[in-house]
Amino acid sequence: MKILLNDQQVHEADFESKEGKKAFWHTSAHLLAQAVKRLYPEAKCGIGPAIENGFYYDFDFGFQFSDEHLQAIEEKMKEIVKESLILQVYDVSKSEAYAYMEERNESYKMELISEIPDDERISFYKQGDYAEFCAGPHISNVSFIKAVKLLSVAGAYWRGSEKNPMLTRIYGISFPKASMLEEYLKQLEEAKARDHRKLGKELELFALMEEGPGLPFYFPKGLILKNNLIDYWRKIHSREGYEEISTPIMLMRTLWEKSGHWDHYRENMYTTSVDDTDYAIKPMNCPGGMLVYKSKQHSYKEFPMRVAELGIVHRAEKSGTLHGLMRARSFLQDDAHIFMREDQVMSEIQGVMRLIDEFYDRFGFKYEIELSTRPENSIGSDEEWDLAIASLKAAVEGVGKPYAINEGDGAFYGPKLDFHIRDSIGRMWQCGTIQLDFQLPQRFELEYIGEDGEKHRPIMLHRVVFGSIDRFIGILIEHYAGKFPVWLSPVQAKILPVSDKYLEYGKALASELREAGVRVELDKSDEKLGYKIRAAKMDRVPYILVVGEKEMANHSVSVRSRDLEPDKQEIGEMAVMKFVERVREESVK
RNA sequence: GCCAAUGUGGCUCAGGGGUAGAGCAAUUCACUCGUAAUGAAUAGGCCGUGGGUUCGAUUCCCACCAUUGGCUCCA
Repeated sequence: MKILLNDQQVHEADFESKEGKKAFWHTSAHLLAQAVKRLYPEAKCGIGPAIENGFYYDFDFGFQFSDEHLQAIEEKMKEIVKESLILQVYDVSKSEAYAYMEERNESYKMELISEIPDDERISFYKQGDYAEFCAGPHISNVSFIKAVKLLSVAGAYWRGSEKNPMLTRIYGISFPKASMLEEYLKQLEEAKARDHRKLGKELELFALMEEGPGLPFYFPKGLILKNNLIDYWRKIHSREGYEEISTPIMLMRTLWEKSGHWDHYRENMYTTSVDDTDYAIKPMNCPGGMLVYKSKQHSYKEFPMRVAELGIVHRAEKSGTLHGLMRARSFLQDDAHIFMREDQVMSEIQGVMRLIDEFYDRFGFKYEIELSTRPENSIGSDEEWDLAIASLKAAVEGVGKPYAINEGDGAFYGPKLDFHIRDSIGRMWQCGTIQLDFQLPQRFELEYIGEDGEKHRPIMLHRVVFGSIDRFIGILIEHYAGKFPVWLSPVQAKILPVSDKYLEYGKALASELREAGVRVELDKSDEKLGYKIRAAKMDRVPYILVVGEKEMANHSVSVRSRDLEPDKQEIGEMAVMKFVERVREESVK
């Protein structure tokens, strides 16, 4: 042990910077391992990095891990912090590093070290009695970690492979101040309160039942939401020159063999047989779309041909992956296939990108773009893949949007541009995607007659904007915390008669508003006004309409808006027709 | 699929080897009420499913199913 590398220190004051946080959390991860080793010397360490929010560390405990253990480790961490251990960094040869880990029976660390080139020096970070090889950087003293909380325990495969043993991963978060931890935990709780599964139940939007894991049921209010999204989608797509088709939900196995899905995706397809013929429920809409294309002859004059399909697809996702509407086994895809000539590729891709931008912007979503390249198990030639990737790259660079490259994550038939939206607790979900596909047109021998009178093969792209409309609804629920904008709200206004005496007026008003196109509900309960207000608030209804003596006399409503706090209510009497206009205005916004 | 936890009235949860309890919701009655919970009464449960242990299981054990948190996967 030689020197303390001052240039790699990051102090508490740097917690605001990204690197500073990373160093802080990375040291916290080491602290976690240190606590574990003090309590359970037999436990073996895997790896423990800083992540976007906090840190984790993987351990092989060799015994059944419980919440009590987690508590004990957290307490031990707090104890160690008080020791004010200084971080020391030094480097050793590979063999020394290996010997150090071997002595401590750290087999996972030994495996990692053995893969490092022989002549490389390996840096170690040491805090008191604990040292581990690590590239750093770290903070200079563990005492900066004033607040630490271990959040959860989960299984995680060693080195991320299903074939390896499963280690126990402990997730934690830490801060230089206790108040920051409190703030963070509060945020977590708020995010939890927006969970689409919880709100979906409370607001009677949808449900998942034991009888159909991953297969969502929609209640009347949820379907209003869904249908509104679909109406909006149809309006914009029609404007953009898309035509809509519908293809069967189930088709013969031979079709899936032809498309390549049978070879590449069979485990995830639901199958059945009818009259000794095998069928599969569609996991994607494209093969059906191919048959529609082939059902007649096409000319270059029809191009670009934008053919959309709102198709329900089913995918047999592994049980452990299901997550409410975000990851389901059946969902409605807002698919479209665009058939075109090579010289139309760029403008079509950019057209879809603009469309996606318009959609997401309408909901106020920020998104990130990823370009996914050729995966291992793919079909097609290198030239086709190179050309397709180059086209997507040129298109995305042409519109000047930032993007990340996701190597090897493309579809088996082509590369794709993915559009990711963040949910309320920071998880990213893929929604839109644009995929270039040279394979299906070949496999299905798609053709068009060109200017030269000869047959040519069209280029095709797949694209979705919502992706899964169901997933999009899940994200919307969390994004708005159930307070949907007026145009989406299942119930736009709730009428609250001050007492039973005004129930009749309430009924008449409800019909009047309904006829005017307002989605309205009447509270018929025999409760006090305060109670009804509270109930309407909890329903997240945009407008609460109180009606009593005055309103009945004036043919008016007293409007109370959902969004304001109790002390700053926007309450005002308004003529019924004026209120209708207001709702209409907000509905087309 | 893997690791771990959980599963008790419509919802949120307490309980615990002798066949269950609260709050909210529901229903009924009284009150007729002006901007975040009026009061009273009633009804509602095969304690996830199937086995086992036991005189007796909702409680203990095993398996399965579902859910939750992650991991792997997401064409």
